[in-house]
Amino acid sequence: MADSYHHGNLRQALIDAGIRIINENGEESLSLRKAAAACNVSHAAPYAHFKDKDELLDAMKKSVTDSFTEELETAVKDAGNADEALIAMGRTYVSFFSRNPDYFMFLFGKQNIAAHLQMNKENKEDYPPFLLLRKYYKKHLKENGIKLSAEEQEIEMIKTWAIVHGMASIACMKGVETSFDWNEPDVRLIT
Amino acid sequence: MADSYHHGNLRQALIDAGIRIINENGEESLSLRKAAAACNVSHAAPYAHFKDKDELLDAMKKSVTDSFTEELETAVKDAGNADEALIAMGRTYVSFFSRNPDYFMFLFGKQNIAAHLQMNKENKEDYPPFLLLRKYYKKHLKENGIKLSAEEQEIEMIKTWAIVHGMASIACMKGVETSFDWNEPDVRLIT
DNA sequence: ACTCAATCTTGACAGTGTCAAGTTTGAGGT
DNA sequence: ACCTCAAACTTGACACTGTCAAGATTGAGT
Repeated sequence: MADSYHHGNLRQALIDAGIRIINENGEESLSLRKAAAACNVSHAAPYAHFKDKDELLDAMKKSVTDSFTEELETAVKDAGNADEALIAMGRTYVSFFSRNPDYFMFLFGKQNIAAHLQMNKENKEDYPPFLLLRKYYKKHLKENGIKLSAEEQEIEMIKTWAIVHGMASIACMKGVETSFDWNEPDVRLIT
Repeated sequence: MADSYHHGNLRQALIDAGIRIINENGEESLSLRKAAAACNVSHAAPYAHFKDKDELLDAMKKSVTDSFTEELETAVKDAGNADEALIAMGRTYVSFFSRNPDYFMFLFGKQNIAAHLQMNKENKEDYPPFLLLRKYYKKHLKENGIKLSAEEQEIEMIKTWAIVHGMASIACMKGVETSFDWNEPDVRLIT
């Protein structure tokens, strides 16, 4: 580095470096100091941008969640109707974490998940993937003329999420060889 | 401790101390040195019984899994038929981790899960909770006169597991207030 | 009583997160 | 052009971590 001091965009660089590190050697191997070194800055430099290691971790999680949400949205775009959209979402959900098992552990494997997901009903900014599910689930109800109470809707949605999330979880468990292929009619069972 | 050296049962004491620590302050706060100190033993003493910190962690996981399996077996004992048994298992599964959210993260939240679950088909000693599921799922098929191929059975079982595991996962996410109460007919949907 | 392997202690090492204090930088006001 | 000053970064320190090597203690078996 010719110019010490400045870097210009250290915050984002640390996030990217952090994600790269957990991608290559797992979450366990990530340290603030390594991330800092990867950006050619001193070991305490991150503290200008993050209060904590946890705060960097949260920013990384947000970044990964954004990628995840993007994939879900792409998958949903080509669907002809809500049912197809839901199926596509489920497939993408499991597929994403089958391809990136480290991300699953990273996103859901530590404490403080509730804060990350921001699932409180008061909180306007909900967990984006769940917002997507909610949107297409409601569409599915309308398209198929199904009437449910608000509570029933919430319960059914959570169940839908549970099976897909559980599938992803199990797919990740089994390691790399996760060609977990549920066929079409089975997926329909989700809704 | 009057007598230095010996302790007699340090291995188990470390496991218990470790579990107690993650129960009180979360997994993050567990260190070999603290566990050793809790047993009134020097910081390197654990290395007489465990090669690694990971090896202690694995022993702890096995211990927690044993408690978990016990609860499942108790729940299943009072069931009149296989269907009831499966429902009871699902309830207990979610309930156990709702009551002990730290255990969920501890058991499933880190890497190396495949090794811990021992889910390889070659491995005779399968993951005990899944063995239970397999047993009662087959009973359920027989009692209800349902015929499925071996593959179909496996897929359906994994799905059953997925929704329950996913429920537990989500219940843990939402924090402590997890009175996640699915009613009877909904649970039936699992099988 | 002697031996020896298992068990435990002591001391050291590199790596970690974090903080306090000092240094450099560039933007904005004069 | 100069000064100011807050933000960004460095340096140095601290307590804590996992791990290892070397030595001390023990009890069971000969």
